[in-house]
Formats: sequence, C-alpha cells, structure tokens
Amino acid sequence: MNARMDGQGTKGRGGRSTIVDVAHRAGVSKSTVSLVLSGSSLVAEATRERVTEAMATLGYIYHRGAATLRGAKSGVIGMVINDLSNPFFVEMAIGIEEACQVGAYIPFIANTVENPVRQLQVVRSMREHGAAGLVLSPALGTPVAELKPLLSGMPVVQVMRRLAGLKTSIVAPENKDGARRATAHLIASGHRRIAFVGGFDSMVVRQDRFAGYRLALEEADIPFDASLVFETMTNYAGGGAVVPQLTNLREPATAALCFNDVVAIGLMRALAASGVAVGREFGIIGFDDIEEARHTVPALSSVAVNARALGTRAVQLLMRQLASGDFEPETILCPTTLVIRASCGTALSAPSNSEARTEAKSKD
Amino acid sequence: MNARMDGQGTKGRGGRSTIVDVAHRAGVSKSTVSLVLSGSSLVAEATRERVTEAMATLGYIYHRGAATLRGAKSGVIGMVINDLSNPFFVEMAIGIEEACQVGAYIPFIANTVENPVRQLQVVRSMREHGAAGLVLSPALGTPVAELKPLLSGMPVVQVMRRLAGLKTSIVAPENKDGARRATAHLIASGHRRIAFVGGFDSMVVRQDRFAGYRLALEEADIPFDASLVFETMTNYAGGGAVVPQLTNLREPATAALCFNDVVAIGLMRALAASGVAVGREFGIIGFDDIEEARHTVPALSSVAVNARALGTRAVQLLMRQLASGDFEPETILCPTTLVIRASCGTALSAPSNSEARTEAKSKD
DNA sequence: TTGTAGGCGTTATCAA
DNA sequence: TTGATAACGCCTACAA
Repeated sequence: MNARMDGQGTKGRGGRSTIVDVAHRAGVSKSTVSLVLSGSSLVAEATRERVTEAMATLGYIYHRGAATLRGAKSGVIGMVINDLSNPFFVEMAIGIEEACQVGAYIPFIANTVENPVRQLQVVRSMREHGAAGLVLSPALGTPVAELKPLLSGMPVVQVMRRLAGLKTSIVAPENKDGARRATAHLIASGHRRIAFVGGFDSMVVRQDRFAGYRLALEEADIPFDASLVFETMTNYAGGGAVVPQLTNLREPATAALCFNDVVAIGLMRALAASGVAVGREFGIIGFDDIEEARHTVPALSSVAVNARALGTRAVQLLMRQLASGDFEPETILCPTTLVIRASCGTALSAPSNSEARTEAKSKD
Repeated sequence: MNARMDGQGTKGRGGRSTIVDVAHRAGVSKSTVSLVLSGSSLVAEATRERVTEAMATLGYIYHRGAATLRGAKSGVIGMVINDLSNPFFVEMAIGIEEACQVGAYIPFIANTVENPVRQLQVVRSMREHGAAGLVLSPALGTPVAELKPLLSGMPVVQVMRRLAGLKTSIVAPENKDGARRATAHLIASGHRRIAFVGGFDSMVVRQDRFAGYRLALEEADIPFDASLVFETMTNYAGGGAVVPQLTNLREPATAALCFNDVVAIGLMRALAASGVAVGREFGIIGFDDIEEARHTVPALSSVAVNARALGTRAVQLLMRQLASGDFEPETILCPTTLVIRASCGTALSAPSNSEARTEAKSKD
C-alpha cells in the first residue's frame, strides 16, 4: 500500500475527492455514501465498511460548505472583538473559542481595534462567509444604524459591552453592583475624596459602573463632586494621562476607582513615577482583575470579572438560540467579586497581610 | 420606506435573499446581477444602479460559500495556535489576524491547548469548513504521521515552532543566533556558570536555542556542564519549579538563560521569594520580550522576537502561495534583538541606568 | 448589453 | 437496503 504522494483522490481537479469518488471506489451510489456520512442505520454493515475504507484510502474530506448550501446549519460562529491587545478581551476570546469547540462550532475571529468602519467590514464579511451567529464586543462609537441591517435575521450576543439602541442578547457582568461594592470598600477604609477614572460617558458599561460609584457615595451621604471624574482612553496611557489633573485638585483625592485594570495600572505607574506611594498614600481599585493585577507592585485590588466565563456563557446562549431557532433577546448578568490587595490601602483600617477575597456574589 | 422588520427578502425560506431575488426585483436576469457583483464593466450604468438599489432594499448578502463551491478560492485561512494563554502567542495571533484582514482573508481560530488530539480535530474541522490554507503553531508532542494526511494538498506555514518530519513552509525567529548573543552577553558580564532553563529536549525551538547557548560557551572556552540544564514546562510554574535544584548545586550558577520570558519570570519570582536578589546576585535573560518583561522588578532582559511580525510574515507567505498556486515549502527566519534591562546584572560591568537596546540584527 | 444552461458537492425525496 | 434525481446560490461559458 504505497501511500499516494499527496493524498489526491481520483479527481484531477483541486485535489479534493468527493462523495462521488468515494461512491465509485466503493461500488455504491453517492446517496449511500451520504447515508454513511450521516450515520444512518439504514445502511448494511458490510456496505458501511467498504465505504469507510474507500474514504480512508482516498483521503476524503467532508465538504461542509456544500452541505450548508443544501440547507444544513452552518456551524460557524463569528467572534468580533474590539481590542485583542487588552488581556481581558483575550481571556474572553479564549472562553468563546473553548465553548465553540465543545459545541462543535468553529469561530471566525476578527479584531476591530475599536474601529467602527473595520467592524462593519468584518461583520459583513462574516455574514458572507456564512456565520450562523455572532458574538460581538462592539467597538467604541459604533454607528448602530449602519450595523443593524447587517445583523438582521441572525442571532447576536453582545458580550461585556453593549450598544445603546441595539436590541440583541447580552452577556455582561454586574457592573453597577461591582462598582458600588468597590466604592463602598474605599469609603469603609476611610476615604471620602474618591475619583472615578477612565472611559467615556458614551460607553454603556461606564455608565453602569459610574452609576454604582454614585450609588455608593449616596449611600454614605458623601456629596458627588464632578471634578473627581476623569474621562480618558481605556488603556495604560489613559490612566497615566490624568495624573497632572488629579494631583492638582484643590481638594485632593485620596483614592480612585478606575474603569478597568489597565487604566488603574497606568495610573499606578504614573503616580509612582511622580513620587506618590500607591497603597499607603493613595488607594486604587481597578475593574476586571486581569492576571497582571496580581503582579503589580503593590498588587492591584480589583472587581473581578470572570472574562473566560463571560465568553463561554455568551457562546452557550448563542448555541442554544441557534439550536432552538428562537432568537428572542435575552440578558445574562454575571456576578462579580471584590478582590482586595495592597493597592487600596486597606492597611489603614484592616490587616492586609493575606489576600482578603471578599466573596460577595450579588445575586442568586 | 418602512424598513422590513427583519430584513427578510421576498423569499420566505431561511430569510436570505439570493441573486435571483435581486434579479427579479431589478427586472434583469441573475447573470446580470452576477456581473454587477463582480464589478464588470459590461453592464449599463442604469442597470447597475437598479441592481444595486434592489440589493440594498432586499438586504442582499453575498453567499461566498456558494461561490467557493462553484470554483472560486475560499478566502478562509485557518489559524491553529498551541497556547493562547501565553501572551507571546496572542501577539502572534494578532499579527496573523491583522494580515488576514489586509488580504481580505478571514481567519478561523483554534486554540489547541497543547493537546495533539484536539489539534487533529480542529485541523480536520478547518479543512471540512473549506480553509484554503493553514497557519500552524503546532502542539507539543504532535504525531506527525497522523497530521500529515490531513494537510495534504493545502499550503501550510508553521510559525514559531516546527515539527521534525513535517515538511512545510516555516516562519521562525533566528533562535540559535539570539541565544548565542544572549549567552555571550552574560559571559561578557563576567558570568561563567550559566544555567539553561525551560522547555523539553523534544522541542525543535529549544534545540535551536540550546545550540546557540552551547556555541557561545564554546566560543568563550567555557566547558559545558549538563547539570546546569533544566527541562521544565514552559509556563510560570515551570520556571519556579527549578529553584530548589538550582540553588542546591555544588558549584552554584550565577546566571540563567531561560527558554522564554514566561519561564524567566516564573524563575525570577521564585528566586526573589527565596531571598535571591535577581539582577545583583543572579543574572537572568529571557526570550521573546513580551510586554510584561518591561514591567517586572527588576525589568527582564530578553531576546526580543517580534511576535506580531512573525504572524504577519507567516500569513503573507501563505497568501503569496495561495495566489501563485505554488506551495513549495519556503523558510523565513526573522532576526532577533537583544534587549538589556536590569535583570541580568549588567550593572556589574556597565552603566545600567537607561535601557541599553543592543540593536544587533544578525542578518541583512 | 443581457439571457440561458449547466455544474460545483451535498442532502432529501421518492422509487426500485 | 440502495439508487436516481432535484434542488441549494453562484459563476462561467455561450447564445441572442
């Protein structure tokens, strides 16, 4: 049995053998081969074996595209992510990919780099390529009116972020509650001048976290001060950029809740560079609890969002809708966990030697 | 013009309108629509407009799958990555994704988690889904004999890693040369007992880096000592795991070249935890220069591999082969850069205040 | 410049 | 239990 050099079937063409080739080789009709492929019990054992063997020797590969054309569901899920250089979204992407494999789906991936134009292109491209559904973490400033028609008729799950005016399923963390608890912790540690740093008001997620921040202030009867709110890009540089304004406040802040960990770390580094002892002199809490938060100096306190689980849940929801054919929007909120480390200066009011993980699942 | 609720065409079925629908709506034949789609100049301007408008109102979406079936190239590239929790491979994946978008390809992604069985499954799945080519960073312990038939007839580029016995195109960094220069730097700084930490002998990449390490020793007339070589997993834990043996050597080591940065950082943390002052008492150089290397304390010296460029080059090579139809294996080696930071104790022999980036491109 | 007639690889339907 | 035939949506001739 000398293996053919490059596995080409009998067909000379593209090098891919078809069920017709297999049928020919096994001495049956292509219908029979199709039955074998779909695991039908109608086919005789002997026939099945002949066919299977023919497939092996020909190096036959099933052509899902053709099957899809005929009517089958497509088995491809699109995954459109705004920023893969952010470890949080990478973690989410891993969760998505993982869940797809479990469900025998295969994910297209696209990194929009927060570029709405590119996002439009890739979404269209994914539809053209036959994606059965979409997991979407939308880019900032997405024009909903242009995106909406591209999405019609297919199930979409927005994950982590969501667009105002785009009615799809949503999988997101309990942002408001997480921010509320983090702020409350800072207050309980003695802080009263707490800044809110990062993101832009147009981001729905920020609105949620900001709402939690204000709620906690209210609950503690601390008046809200707009001069403590800073809008910046949600990256390292953004966090660093606010330091001049932050340190020049007439009534200085003593702590900050940051939109996410990346901003928090940027802020931490910049503060350290300008001589502020983060943790002792200034408390910081981030959001997301990315891997790096454990390794900064001092270690960063954070509202932990299980990014991988978020991705997994999104795909599971999508697959469920795909299976049932019912694309009715549905919202899943995932609980957050407040993780206290050294960066928020709990040392002032509590022993801070070990990592006190306030296991505070909010709902159910 | 009241937009139809969910963009369904006239066809009742799956909700997707076809060129026939468009043709009908525009009052032309489907061939004409096809010509419009392919941007042919044969069609009258007025007709083209009518067709374009019909497509818009019907929410028509091009069905690439059908076109592929008819004979066109598929426009899909598979990207099979061994470990997406390693930031290095994430960076590479971003490069791959980016280059795909530029070339109007769309990448399937799969994370094999170093699991050869899973890898076999996803490769098969990608073929079934019609991937035109593959960018592969193979899992450890991949059984070449089983993988090879699945790859036949399609262009494959192995990136970063490569499998002994699998003859495909390759895009890789100049591992041997990079390791040689890193080791030479340690030697020039006065070290003579230099450990080599991480990876397993079966990994081709490690063989290359190890060869560079030995070459540098030879060039400096330092006898090779096998007790200084440690095989471990290529993750944080692996780096940490060698500390007991490393510190118990009869003739202690004073420095280490690590297989990659993740191992190096694991080692660094574990050494720090056991009271060794990395940088002053013990020199460490990693490999890859991941983002995190800049932020460890002390900052990690590393042989910089431009992961994103590696991914980009791989896709470019693949696209070139796809375009030409010539799948003849080709090898591209990318130069590395030795980046000196605080972790390798250059302070002993040189001023180390600023980041001395030894810009030492090896070839052209 | 536009229309007609296959055919790509698969599955569903109906006969044999 | 197996085989023939007609779609699925598109593209490439070729004819008008």
